[in-house]
Amino acid sequence: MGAVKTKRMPRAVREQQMLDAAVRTFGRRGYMAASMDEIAELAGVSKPLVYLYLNSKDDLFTACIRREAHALTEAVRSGVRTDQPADRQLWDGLLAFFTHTAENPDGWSVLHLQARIHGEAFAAEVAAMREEIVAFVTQLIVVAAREAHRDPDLPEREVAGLAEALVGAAESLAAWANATPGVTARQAAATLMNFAWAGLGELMEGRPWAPPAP
Amino acid sequence: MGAVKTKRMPRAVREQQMLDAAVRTFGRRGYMAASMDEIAELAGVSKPLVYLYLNSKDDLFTACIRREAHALTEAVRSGVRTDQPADRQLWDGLLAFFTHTAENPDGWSVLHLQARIHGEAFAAEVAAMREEIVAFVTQLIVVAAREAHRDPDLPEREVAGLAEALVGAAESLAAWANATPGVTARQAAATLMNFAWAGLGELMEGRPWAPPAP
Amino acid sequence: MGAVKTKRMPRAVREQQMLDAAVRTFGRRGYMAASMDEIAELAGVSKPLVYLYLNSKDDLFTACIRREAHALTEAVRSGVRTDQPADRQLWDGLLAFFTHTAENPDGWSVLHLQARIHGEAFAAEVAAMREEIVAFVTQLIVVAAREAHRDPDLPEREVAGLAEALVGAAESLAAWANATPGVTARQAAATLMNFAWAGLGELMEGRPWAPPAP
Amino acid sequence: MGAVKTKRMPRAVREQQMLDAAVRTFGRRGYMAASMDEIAELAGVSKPLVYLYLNSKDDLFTACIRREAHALTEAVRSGVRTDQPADRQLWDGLLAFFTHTAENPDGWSVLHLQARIHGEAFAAEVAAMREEIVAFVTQLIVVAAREAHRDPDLPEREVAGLAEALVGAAESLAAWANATPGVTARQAAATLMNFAWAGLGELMEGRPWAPPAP
DNA sequence: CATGAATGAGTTTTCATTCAT
DNA sequence: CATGAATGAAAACTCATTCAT
Repeated sequence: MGAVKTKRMPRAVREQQMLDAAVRTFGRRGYMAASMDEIAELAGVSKPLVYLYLNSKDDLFTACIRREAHALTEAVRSGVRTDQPADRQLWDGLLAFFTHTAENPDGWSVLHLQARIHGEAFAAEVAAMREEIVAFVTQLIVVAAREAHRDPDLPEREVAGLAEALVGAAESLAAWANATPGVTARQAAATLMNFAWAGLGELMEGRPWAPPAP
Repeated sequence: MGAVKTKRMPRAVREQQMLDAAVRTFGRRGYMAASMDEIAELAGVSKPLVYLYLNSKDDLFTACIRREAHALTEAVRSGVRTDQPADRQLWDGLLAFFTHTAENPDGWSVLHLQARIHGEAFAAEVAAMREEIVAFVTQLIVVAAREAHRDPDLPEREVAGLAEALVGAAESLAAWANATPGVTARQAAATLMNFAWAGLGELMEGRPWAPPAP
Repeated sequence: MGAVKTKRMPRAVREQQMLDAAVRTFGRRGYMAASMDEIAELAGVSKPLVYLYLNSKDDLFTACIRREAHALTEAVRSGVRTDQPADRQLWDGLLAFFTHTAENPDGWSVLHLQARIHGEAFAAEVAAMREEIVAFVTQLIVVAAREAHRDPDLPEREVAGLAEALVGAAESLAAWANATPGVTARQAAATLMNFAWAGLGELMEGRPWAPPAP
Repeated sequence: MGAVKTKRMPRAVREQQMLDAAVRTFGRRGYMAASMDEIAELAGVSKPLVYLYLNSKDDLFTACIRREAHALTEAVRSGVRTDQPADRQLWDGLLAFFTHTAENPDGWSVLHLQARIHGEAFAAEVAAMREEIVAFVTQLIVVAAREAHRDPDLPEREVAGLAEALVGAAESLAAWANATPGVTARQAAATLMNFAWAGLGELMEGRPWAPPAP
C-alpha cells in the first residue's frame, strides 16, 4: 500500500546528487544548453526542489564550479609533499592533476571550458582556483632556482609568464590526453615534465634563448 | 555630422560588417548566449538581412570560424620564412601568433573557446586549423633535432605530445597576455620561446628529466 | 458570477479545453493561418502550457483530427442498427452524419477542408476515417442490390464510384446545410436519400422514397 | 555586348505568366505556404514587378480565383448546347466539367480546396461561380420534370438541395478521379450520370442510364 | 521598367522560474 | 517537504512588402 517512492534523504545528500547531475549535464551540454529539467530528472528529484536547495541556475552553476575547483585543488594538494625537492613536487602535482582530470572529465569540462565563457562572474570563480595553482607553480620555480644555487634574479613577470605557460600547457595536455585514446595520465605528466623541466633547467643555468633584434 | 545609418551598401560590404559584429558577439557572449538580434543591431542592419545573406545562426558561426581561422593561419604563415633556421622560424611564428591574437581577441575567443564546445561540426573547422599549426611545430621540432646533429629518434607520440604542449602553452599565453595589461606580444613570445626552446634543447642533448619510479 | 480565470485544472480537463479551442481555430482560420497564440488565448491558458501538453502545432492538429474523426464515426456508428434493412440503415446513417456535422461545424471543417490539404500525414488520418465510411456505404449498396433480388453484378469500380459520389454529395450537403439558414439535418438527409435511393428519374415519375416517421 | 536577358514583353503576357505561376504555386502549396518569392521566381520575373502588376498577395490570389473560375464556367458553358434535351445537357456539362478539372488540377485545387478556407472574401468569389453552376443544374432539373410531363411541383428548396447534392457529388468525384489513376473524365461523368439520373433504385432494376455515343 | 537592398511584424518554440496544494 | 500546474520573456527564423537606383 505504501509507495516505495520517496526515500527521505538528508538535505546534504540530496544536494550532492543534484550537483552530480548538474556537473554531468553542464559538462556535456554546456551551460546554456543544459536545462534545469534535465538536471532535475537526472538527479531524480523535482524541479522546485532544485530551486529550493540551489536557488537558481546561476547559483547551481557556481556551486558546481566551486565544488569541482575545490576537488581539483585538493587532489593536487594532497598529491604533493612539500618536504620534497622542487622537481619531485612538480612531478607529483602534475601526476595528480592529470589523474584527477582524467577521472572527472565532466568536472574538468565545467572548469576548463564552460565556466570561462559565460560571464565574468563564473570566469572569476575559476580564475581564483587557477591563480592558486599558478602561485604554487611560481613558488616551485623560485625554489628550484634557489636549489640550483642561482640568484632568484628572474624578473617577477618573467616567472609569472613561465608559470602561466606551464599551467596552460598542462590544461591543453589534459584535454589532449582525455581525447586521445591510450594516453595515460602518467604519460601526459612525463611529456610535460620533460618539456618544462629541461627547459627551465637551461634557464637556471643561465643560457636563455635570446630573441633576435626586432 | 556623421551619418548614423549608412544605407544601401553592396552585399560584400554588408556581409563583412555582419561578420565583424558576429565575431565580436560570439567571442564575448558565446555561441548560445549570442542572439541574432544583438548581432543584427551591432551590424546596423535588420535581422532578416542577416538571414538573407548568412542563412542561419549555424552558418553564420561557421562563416566566422572560417574567416578567423583563415586570418590567423595567414598571419602566422606570412610571418615565417622557411629559409630560416628552426629557432628563428619558431620565434617568428610565435610573434605573429601573439600579435594577431592580441589584435583580434574576439576572433581568438571564437576559435579558442567557443568553436570547440558547440558540436562536432564547429570543432572540426577549428581542429583543421589547429592541426595545421601542430604539424608545422612538429616539423620544426624534427628539423631542430637534425640541426642539432641528433638522430631524429624521438618517438612519434613523444613529439606529438611536445607539439601539443607547445601549442597549448601558446594558446594559454595568448589568453593570459590578452587579459594582463602591459604584456606585449613580444614579451609573451619571448617567455614561451625561453620555456620551449631551452627545454627542447636539453632534450636534444640527451638529458631528459627522468620521472621517479611509481 | 462566472469565474473569469479558472485556474489549476487537472491535465485531462485542460487538454480538452485546448482541443476545443484548437478545433475552433483550425476550423475557421485554417491550419496555417491559425496561430498558437490565438489558440492558447481562446483556451484561456498560456502558450507554454499548450506546448507542454500537446507538444507542437503538428501534434495539436493531429490530435484535433483524431478526436473529431473518432467523434464523427462514433456518432454515425451509434446511429445505425445493422439488423435493419439497407435503406433504413442508410437513412439512419445520413441523419446521424448531418446531425453531427451540423452540431460540430468547426470539427467538420477540420476534417473536410483543413486536414486534406496540409501534408500527407494529416490527409492520411482523415482518409482512414473516410474509407471506413465509404466501405460502409459500399456494402450497403451491395446488400441493397441483393435485397432487390438482383445479382450483385455491378462492377467493382462502378460501386466504388457510386459510393464515392454518395459520400461526396453528403459532404457537400453538410457544408450547404451548415451555410444555409433554416435547413435542418433531417431535410438534408431526406434530400440526399431521395437523390441517392430513388434517383432523379424515379423522382420524376412520382415515386419518391419516403423517410420513416421520426 | 547586349545582354540577352530581358525580353520586353507586353504587360498582358507578363501578367498571364505570373498568374500561371501563381495558380500552380497556390494549387500545390496552398495559399499561406505559397511564397511570393517562389511565385516570382517561377514566373521568371522580379518580385517588385509582381507587386507592380498584381498589387498584393491577396489581389493575386483573387485574380487566380477569378481567372480559373471563369475558365471553368466557360468550359462547361461551351460544352453544353441549350437546344438539347435536359439529360443530354447534363451529360455534356458533366463531361466538360470533369475534362476541364482533369486538365487543370492546380486551378481546380485553387477553386475547390484553397479558396474556400482562407477568409470570407475568397470563398465568396468561388461561391459566385458555384451558384452559377448550381443555378444551371437547378434549371435543368425543372426542365426535366416538365419534359417528363410532370408538374413542377417539387418545392423550391428541394430542388436547390438536389442541385447542391449533384454539384457536390461532381466536385468530390473530380477530386477522386484526379487522385485515382485510370479513371477518365468520361468514366467519372458516366458514374455520376447514372447515379443522378437513374438513381440507385433504377440501377437495381436493371435500367441504367446510357451515355450517348461519343 | 526592372531590380538588388532592406525591413516591420509576426511565426513556432523553449526555458528558467513560481505557486497552490 | 514534494509536486503538478502554470507562465513571462525571449529565441530563431520567415515573409509580404517597399524603396533607391
